[in-house]
Amino acid sequence: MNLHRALKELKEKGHKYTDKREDLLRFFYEHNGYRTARDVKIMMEDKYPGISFDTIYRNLHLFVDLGLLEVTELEGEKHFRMKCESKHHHHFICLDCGKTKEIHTCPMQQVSGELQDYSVENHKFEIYGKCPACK
Amino acid sequence: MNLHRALKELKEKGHKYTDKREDLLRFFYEHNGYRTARDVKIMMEDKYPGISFDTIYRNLHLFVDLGLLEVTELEGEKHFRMKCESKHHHHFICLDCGKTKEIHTCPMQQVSGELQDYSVENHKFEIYGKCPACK
DNA sequence: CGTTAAATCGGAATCATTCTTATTTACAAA
DNA sequence: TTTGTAAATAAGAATGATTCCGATTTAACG
Repeated sequence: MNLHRALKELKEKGHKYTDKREDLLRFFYEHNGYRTARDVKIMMEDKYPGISFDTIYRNLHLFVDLGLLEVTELEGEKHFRMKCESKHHHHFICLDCGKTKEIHTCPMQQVSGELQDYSVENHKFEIYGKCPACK
Repeated sequence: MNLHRALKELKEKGHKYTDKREDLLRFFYEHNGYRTARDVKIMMEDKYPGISFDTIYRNLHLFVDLGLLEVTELEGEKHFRMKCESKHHHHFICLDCGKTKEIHTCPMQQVSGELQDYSVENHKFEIYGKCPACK
């Protein structure tokens, strides 16, 4: 998902363009990894002093609903990142900087046999550690 | 992990025996699945009116530290279950009742090649949906 | 029994997140 | 360009899970 396409999609779905939304999306576009609402707030406060958490969360969730961002829960806090372009995959997540690396192994094919009578709704496979830069 | 061994371990590590601790462990022993602190509180309030969340959380975390319970984060809330006996595996988790099914597929072997320069600390693979009873 | 550290209680505090109400703004239509 | 309207925002209160704190109680050991 690139910035231009994300903004276009926003408009097409009938949502308004605001500088805050562009900056928020750009923030994620420029960072290949997961960030929290708090991270976003700190980044935004320079340009928009007094921006409220409400605005940030509202937009983050809107963007998740529109498929522009992805969300995962990490240590009791929601973390967001730009939606990946490529086909289904999982992530290594650096616990220091939040940067991610795509993992192209998905265990769900092998698993299906074990869950005959179950209705599977979704799954989560994440690997945590330190990236080369933070190690 | 069975109840008797859990209580024995508690004692051996220098912790005190209390009825509350036994009941708490029994609760998990008798339920093959994840439960929240709130679930525990509701269960305990019959016998111990006025039991505090502090006591429950303190014990839950103590038990996790001792390896008697496992914990996972689900929809912004910590969920606990009796520590599994068997070797490394993952879980299907029913989003209705919290019951689990062991999944004996672990993708980490295939993944190692993708993470040469990374330091891997842990990983999470969980499958969510409805169990046959709740479906 | 008496001592003592551990456990508990009760309630305040914290942290992430959501809600409420009033105000402002983007943008479409006149 | 002006204006009407729904959407977006601000500010702060409210919520829900979890943790902390000070005072009190209790298990366990000698």
